Amino acid sequence: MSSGDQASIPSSWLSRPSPEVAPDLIGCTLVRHFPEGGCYRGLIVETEAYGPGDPACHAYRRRTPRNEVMFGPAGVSYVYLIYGLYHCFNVVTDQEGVPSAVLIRALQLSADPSPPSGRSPKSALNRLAAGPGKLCRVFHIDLNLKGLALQPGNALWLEHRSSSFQQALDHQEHTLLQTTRIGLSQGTELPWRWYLQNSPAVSKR
DNA sequence: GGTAGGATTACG
DNA sequence: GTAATCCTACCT
Repeated sequence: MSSGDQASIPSSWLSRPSPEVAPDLIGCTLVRHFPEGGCYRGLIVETEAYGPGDPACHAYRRRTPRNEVMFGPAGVSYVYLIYGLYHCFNVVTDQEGVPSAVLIRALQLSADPSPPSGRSPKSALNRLAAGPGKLCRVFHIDLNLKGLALQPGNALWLEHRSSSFQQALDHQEHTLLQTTRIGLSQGTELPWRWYLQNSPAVSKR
């Protein structure tokens, strides 16, 4: 089965606790659709979960204008600006009223037309979306896309794993690794980061 | 109205 | 190691 014709992920599939959704999103595809008709795709290879009772979660203290969408229904985008320079993209998860999201930390990109043989831009391509700020820069994700429903027809949506990816997982040709999260000052002990072992696009090992 | 700090990145 | 850069939350 070719990739690119997978079913889109419905909000019901995302209405679970973020530590359950985060590993399940590895191997799924993030699709960015532009009004002009262009389309980018990236394989999700690294995620982190944030949720209630989690001191690293933006909604840990109270409900504010910034974290408002985290309290809403699953399947909506939560985008924020970090260090005044970069944006980070999250998928809101769990039931309405439960502040919860999965941070997409890295995408593995594939060249759209086959790259000309004799040259290897492979390495640069693999690092282009290797990090939460970098993938937002490549996919042109900013605060304008905050609060957006992730469904086909909109600027962003998600697609399920291809059957070949799922089989590779089942046959242990792919392995998901679980670690603590990156870049935090609180909640550092929670093992809520997952990534695809051996993916060249993971931000850090 | 003022300000400390951040779920990052690139460069030395 | 550290600068870049600005929104947000929290304080007065």
